[in-house]
Amino acid sequence: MRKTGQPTINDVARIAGVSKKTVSRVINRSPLLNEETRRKVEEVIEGLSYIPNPQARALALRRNFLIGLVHDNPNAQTVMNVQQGMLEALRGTEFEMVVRPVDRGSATMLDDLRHFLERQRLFGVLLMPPISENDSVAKLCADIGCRYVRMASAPVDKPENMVTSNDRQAVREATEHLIANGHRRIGLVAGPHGFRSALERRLGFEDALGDAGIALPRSMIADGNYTFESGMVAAERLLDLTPRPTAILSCNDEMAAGVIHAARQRGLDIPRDLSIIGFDDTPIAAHVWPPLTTVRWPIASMARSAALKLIAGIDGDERDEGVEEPSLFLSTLIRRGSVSTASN
Amino acid sequence: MRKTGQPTINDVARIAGVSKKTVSRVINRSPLLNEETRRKVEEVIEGLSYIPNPQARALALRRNFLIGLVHDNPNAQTVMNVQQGMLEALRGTEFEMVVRPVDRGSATMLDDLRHFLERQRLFGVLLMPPISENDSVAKLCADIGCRYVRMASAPVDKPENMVTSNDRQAVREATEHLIANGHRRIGLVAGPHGFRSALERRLGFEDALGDAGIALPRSMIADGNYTFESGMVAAERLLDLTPRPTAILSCNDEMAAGVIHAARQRGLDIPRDLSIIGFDDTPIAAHVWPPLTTVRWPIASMARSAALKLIAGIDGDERDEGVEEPSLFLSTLIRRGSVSTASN
DNA sequence: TTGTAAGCGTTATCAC
DNA sequence: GTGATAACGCTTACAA
Repeated sequence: MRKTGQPTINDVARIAGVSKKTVSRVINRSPLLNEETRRKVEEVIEGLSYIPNPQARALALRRNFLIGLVHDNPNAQTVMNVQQGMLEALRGTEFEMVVRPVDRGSATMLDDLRHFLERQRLFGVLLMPPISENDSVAKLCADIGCRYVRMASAPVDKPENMVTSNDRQAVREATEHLIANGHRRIGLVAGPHGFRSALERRLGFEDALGDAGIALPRSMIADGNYTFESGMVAAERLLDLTPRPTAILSCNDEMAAGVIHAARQRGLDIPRDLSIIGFDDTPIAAHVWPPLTTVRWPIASMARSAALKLIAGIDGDERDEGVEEPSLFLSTLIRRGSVSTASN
Repeated sequence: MRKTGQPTINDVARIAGVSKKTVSRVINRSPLLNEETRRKVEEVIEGLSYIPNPQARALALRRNFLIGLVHDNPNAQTVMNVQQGMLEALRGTEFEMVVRPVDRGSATMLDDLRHFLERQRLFGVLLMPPISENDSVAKLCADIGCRYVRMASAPVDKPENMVTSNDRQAVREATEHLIANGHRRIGLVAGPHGFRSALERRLGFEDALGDAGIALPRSMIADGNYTFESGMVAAERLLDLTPRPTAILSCNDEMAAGVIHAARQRGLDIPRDLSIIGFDDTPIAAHVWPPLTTVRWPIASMARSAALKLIAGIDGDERDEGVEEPSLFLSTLIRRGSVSTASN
């Protein structure tokens, strides 16, 4: 008799013998509700396997049950890890994930994003690095009244809007590992300017060298942009130095793979002639030869936590109520085969 | 004075001095409309920069302006390429992409998917391989009345619901390339059972060997599951053979990288001691050493085309009207450094 | 604690 | 061609 197979709130109300508002109260877990009424309605809901229509809710609430993933990250694996983490958090909830890549360079990026957010009336968005480091984007969200959580390598916002990793400390420790292995001439393949992660990682590198009293000539830092190719190019430069560095720390795995590539082209043996450390611990790290010693960046967990933060206290399930989602995620060194003792 | 900043259809109607239904007609490009009325309304729309509220439309039309990407593909790069292709097609339209990973193994997969599709009332879904090869999923979509397009390695549905690649022919040609280079003992790292792509690629391999009159002992085919690790394991098996194959064709790049890894561990030089061909042409192919000769699979273009097919004739923009989206996408051999003449 | 009436911003029906 | 009026399925006042 329904045109569409789905039962509506009216069906539930009619069968339960209450008003639709009461059903609505049950759905929304209104506290002022007779326990018996609630049970009765819940039974009918169960029996009908009724599910509130998200479109109608969205219209009435002026808010969609959609979580946006806004990103401009070039690394496929990283984006996928984030999506996976988000979806894990969203599983079993009424929320869905809609993906929105943006072009950091575009002049209309902010306007595009505003239109997107306003039109779709997203419940909230998760901002991935590096776009998450853009304060105007966060401000835009705030202005529009769209919840947001930023994933970044340093606290760039209020804790409730942040999920952070300790890149600086992690790279410091990775560098110390190199130093402990006798390396003194250590090159850095840095990340792109304007990326907070790149800055933090470079600072960690400098921290460690500074503490060890090792001078760091500017020539030992080569710029990259997180791509394989840029890693190759940076490595060329570093390996042209005399004396050559005995170790290279790369600010991500992609570039580290490029470093390996470049080193191999010169007939260098890794790790005998050159030790290498990466960052991220994407699958590529385990798959290159030799397997890459790298820093594991818990990006999926960060995304999961960020998504939970976004929907905290909203989800019908009370399991998370009051539980503060952790905001700081620790990266740790994964030792594999690309580091050995300095031979000279 | 609006509570929310956005102008509504009522504002447009009032200012244009027409009824909201007329505005609605303009929006939906109703053919029976006085040209002058239309122009007038369009001016007001322009002036107000009015945008129809998707939530309200979704409720009234019982259909959301969301395109789903349903996938269970383990390869991050492939999924990202598909997302990128889809989004390219959706850019500038009113559609958004919502991503839905499914678990092929799960007993409740079909039910979960049904609930998802029914609740969200998606406009349509794009089915990625390998889940796209599952006929029950397609049938589910059809039953629910949800448009769908399947991406697959063979025509498994009506043309309007398909976007196809010619994997069989492409692998045949790749194998012929090996044969032309003097290889006779060629191993195959096959894809997982139940994947149509795996079947098609294996068939192409067999076609080529058969045509060349080369016998194919069962031992020359090793099973993999499209992961790096499975490629390594399969290569171990193949390289244990006596005499050893002089070439290995791997049904995707990930596994080919695993083959390279395994070969290197045995001290084999590639391509001198072993020629290798992959499939996909993901970035990994260009980044391994030596750069991998592989078959380029135009997955992003396929996804773009699939998405266009999904929204064909709906998008306000007429540019696509009547233009049949191509359904067959040709894969081609990319020659890089992992193949050389057979030495023995 | 529960119900009634009035939206939310569109589209569909059916007159005019 | 165009416009009242009633959906669409839910929520928020405001009563009771």
